[in-house]
Amino acid sequence: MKRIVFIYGGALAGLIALLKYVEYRFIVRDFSLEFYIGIIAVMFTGLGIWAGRRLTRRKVILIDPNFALNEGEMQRRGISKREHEVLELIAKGHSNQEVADKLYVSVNTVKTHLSNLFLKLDAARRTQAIQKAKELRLIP
Amino acid sequence: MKRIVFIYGGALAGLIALLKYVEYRFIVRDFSLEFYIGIIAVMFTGLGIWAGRRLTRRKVILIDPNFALNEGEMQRRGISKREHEVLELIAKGHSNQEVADKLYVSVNTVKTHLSNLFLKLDAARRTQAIQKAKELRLIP
DNA sequence: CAAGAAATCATCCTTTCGGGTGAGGGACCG
DNA sequence: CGGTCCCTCACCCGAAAGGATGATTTCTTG
Repeated sequence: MKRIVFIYGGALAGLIALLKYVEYRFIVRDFSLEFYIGIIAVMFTGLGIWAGRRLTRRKVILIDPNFALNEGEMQRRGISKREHEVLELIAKGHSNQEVADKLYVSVNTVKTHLSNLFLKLDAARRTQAIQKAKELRLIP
Repeated sequence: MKRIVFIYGGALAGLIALLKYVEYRFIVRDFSLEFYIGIIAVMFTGLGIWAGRRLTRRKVILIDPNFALNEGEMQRRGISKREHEVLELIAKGHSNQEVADKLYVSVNTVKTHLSNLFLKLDAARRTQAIQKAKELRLIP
């Protein structure tokens, strides 16, 4: 993190020094200002891409900001909101009891929701349901 | 993708136009060239970060031809080839018995591999192991 | 208001998972 | 050759998950 700041600052300083150096031929050769601006813009866009990747790299990929729920498939299979909530939680690796605690309901309720989900998703196991739900883009 | 090119080009063109416009007071007020360079650098670094994030954003998670196994994490956690195979099959939603059949071993063997995996992945359940393995890029 | 869908909970029962432990055979390495 | 890993398998036991069924309550919708 700090190194990125240093590299960035260094790049900035180096660039300005470089510009100072070429300022003479800048006048003589009559390169347009726009040309220099363009070079700088491209360089720092590249630097930005690099820095951006470095800064946002280590994040967990599964939390996809681009995830869009497939509402059509939800309705087609008749999956209710509550069932979807349960689905999301078990996909995160929670047990039935943990899901029950998080949703403030009994384990039996969670099991009922899950049973219904298995039917609606043609799944025999929770892992299969998760896999299918991901394919159908019902969960990220 | 194309829109990004347009936005980038537009930003470049707009900036140059802006510079042209302020060129007069640039001379009058005697702002240093370095100051402008700095502004441009910062702006395009930001643009680069934005563009980089947009360009490298992952699209589909499951059908990912770009999946690259995180070998480092494999070795770090001491996960063997056979354990990894089991992990992959489990993630596809198979039961222990099904995995055993596919790998031509007994259920007990699969269970042993799984137990070891749970330790190595700090997981208590198969669903949790799958979730962690995906985060660590051990499975697609 | 009646019908139906959702959500809730329960009980009984079977299957699957997971933890613990032990153990034998094969491969690799110093 | 002995040590270490990996793969294999087995047995036991308790916990979790899953199937089947029935019931109550709330909420929506015709």
